[in-house]
Amino acid sequence: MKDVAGRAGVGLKTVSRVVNGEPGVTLETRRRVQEAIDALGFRRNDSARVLRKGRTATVGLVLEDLADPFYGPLSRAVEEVARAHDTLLINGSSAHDPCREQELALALCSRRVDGLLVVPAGPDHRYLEPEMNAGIATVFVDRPARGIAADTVLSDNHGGARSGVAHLIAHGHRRIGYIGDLPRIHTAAERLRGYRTAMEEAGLPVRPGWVSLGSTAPERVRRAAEEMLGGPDPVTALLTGNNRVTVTVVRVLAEREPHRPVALVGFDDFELADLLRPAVTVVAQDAAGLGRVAARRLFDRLERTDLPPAVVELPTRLVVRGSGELPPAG
Amino acid sequence: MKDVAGRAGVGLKTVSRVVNGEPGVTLETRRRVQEAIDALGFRRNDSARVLRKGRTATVGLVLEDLADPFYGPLSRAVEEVARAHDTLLINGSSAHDPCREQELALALCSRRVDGLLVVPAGPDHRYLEPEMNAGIATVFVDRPARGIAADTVLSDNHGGARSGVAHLIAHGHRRIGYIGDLPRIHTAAERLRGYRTAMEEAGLPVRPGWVSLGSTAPERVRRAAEEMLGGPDPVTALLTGNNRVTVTVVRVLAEREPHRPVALVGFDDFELADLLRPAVTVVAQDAAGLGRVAARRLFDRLERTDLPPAVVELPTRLVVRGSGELPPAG
DNA sequence: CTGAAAGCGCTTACAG
DNA sequence: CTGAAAGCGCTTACAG
Repeated sequence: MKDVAGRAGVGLKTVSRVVNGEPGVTLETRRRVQEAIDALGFRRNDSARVLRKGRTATVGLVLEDLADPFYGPLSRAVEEVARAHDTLLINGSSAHDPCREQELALALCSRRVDGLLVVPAGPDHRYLEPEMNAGIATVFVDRPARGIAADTVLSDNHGGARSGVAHLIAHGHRRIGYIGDLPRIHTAAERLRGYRTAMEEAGLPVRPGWVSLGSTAPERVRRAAEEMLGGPDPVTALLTGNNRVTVTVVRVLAEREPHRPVALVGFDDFELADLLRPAVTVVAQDAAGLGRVAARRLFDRLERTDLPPAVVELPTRLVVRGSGELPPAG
Repeated sequence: MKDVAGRAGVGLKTVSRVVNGEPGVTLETRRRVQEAIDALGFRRNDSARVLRKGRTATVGLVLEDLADPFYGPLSRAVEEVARAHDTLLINGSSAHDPCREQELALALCSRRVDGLLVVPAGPDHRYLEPEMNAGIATVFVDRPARGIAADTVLSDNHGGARSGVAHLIAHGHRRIGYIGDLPRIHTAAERLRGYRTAMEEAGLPVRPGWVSLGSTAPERVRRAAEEMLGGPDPVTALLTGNNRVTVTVVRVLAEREPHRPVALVGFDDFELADLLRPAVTVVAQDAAGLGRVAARRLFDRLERTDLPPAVVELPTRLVVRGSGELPPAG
């Protein structure tokens, strides 16, 4: 910038004015400065700008896995909102690891992102309290923060799971299993609660072998499904706790082809669910909505720091396609 | 930092040493500084650090659409490599728009990312030349840059498409169609070339109605598929140009159920391809490999700026599942 | 082992 | 309309 000023024979501030399109520069001066900029190939260094202005025009998004299709629409929605605010998005995965979540979130805070969108992997978020007090707007998405009060945008996990199981019950099932994510994950626990609510409301017992929580690694899910279907107390229908689980269970069911069909309702919609045979009935979340609402809240908070923390819950939608309407076998 | 120094009764440089874990501080001093840091809730401001050091420890990744499943594994692979280099990832989508690509890439350069990974959407990348000369390492992924010499990591699009079509020919097809992305997109053009090569090698003609290039919007693809299958000169097999096209074509074929089956080979693998009926034979790209190799090259270049630009081509793999082995109808 | 001074490249708050 | 000075919060290059 100094070089540009020198070459154009003007002061630093005038260059700054031209670069930022501020008024108060004669056309002639502006032209001379622009010429120097082009000749020198000058580009403003935003790092310096940021240091002075305070705002980085950057927000961070911490999620579990960039490659999980659930986060695709969510990320895209966040990006669209950020873009409307001329803000860039730093994207990172915790890989389901609480330590990595914290490491990433704090690294983003050190970069002085204006705001932080976090899909929590960890059990405790007090580590973010000083950062939030220091002015980094923070919104939790898909799962609530633990140990601190903060803006949160969730799906109606309890209601969704409950309606999915009620749907199976309405189609005659009484022996229904639930395979979900790790119990420490809020969504998994809430969906389990929804499952239990629906069973209870129908006066149905839940046998111990009918609930299996754990990692969504295919081997673990496969084993859980096979035990539930092949054990002494087999279920006739399943609720799967998220799209990773559903995909594996669909595989297991396809391999059992010659056996009696098992009804299935999956939590989370997924591409091609409608083309499988049977097509998969799901409790669909509004993944893009989660991202959009959370990002909007983040930018609202950036403008009004005194907003009290709020929790928003987005509805889910039962999408009937076939697998959830299979009658109980036997 | 000044406050910390004041409270601990030491100089700025000593605080800096403690914060960065540099040697040359007595245990006692270190303890006093650490205490002040904790009491004041101090966190180093990386913007200032960056301004001084030159490197931002950030790389940018410009792709087409965060929600396209093809980019999931690619992004994740880039992130893993970046993480190994203690580097953060700024992720953005061009939404297939050349202007947005340029806008995004230049914004990232203004932020002084250390490096840039670009999946080009635009027809001309000379706009990046000054940035690259100014020291921003740049690697193009999935498609080559236009108008400049730069590191590039590609799939073997020509060879992959050729092998896919040869596979269909080997199964008796002579009337084969190709539905692909916009012709200005390098991968689409290369895959078309592979299709033509295979047809020519088998001595088969390519009728005008058998090739359809254009947007991957479902309506466009649907129309193209219906015309090719229902016209006066119908094909018995199809090569689809990427996963977006394949998914729509699978839908069209499923709706035609009662008709004679049409053979299909899709470019790009996709989740659940094995569970469709028929399961979908694909030419699989190594999406994670593209990201990994490109990111590694980027960090190599960060260390040795004098590397000559190189083009790497990753092999594809034909995954035989059923849809590509259907015999020609009629 | 420790610290004072200069500077990274901008913007802010003024003054002319 | 234009510009000189100070400062954002660090690190670098020295000196003690």
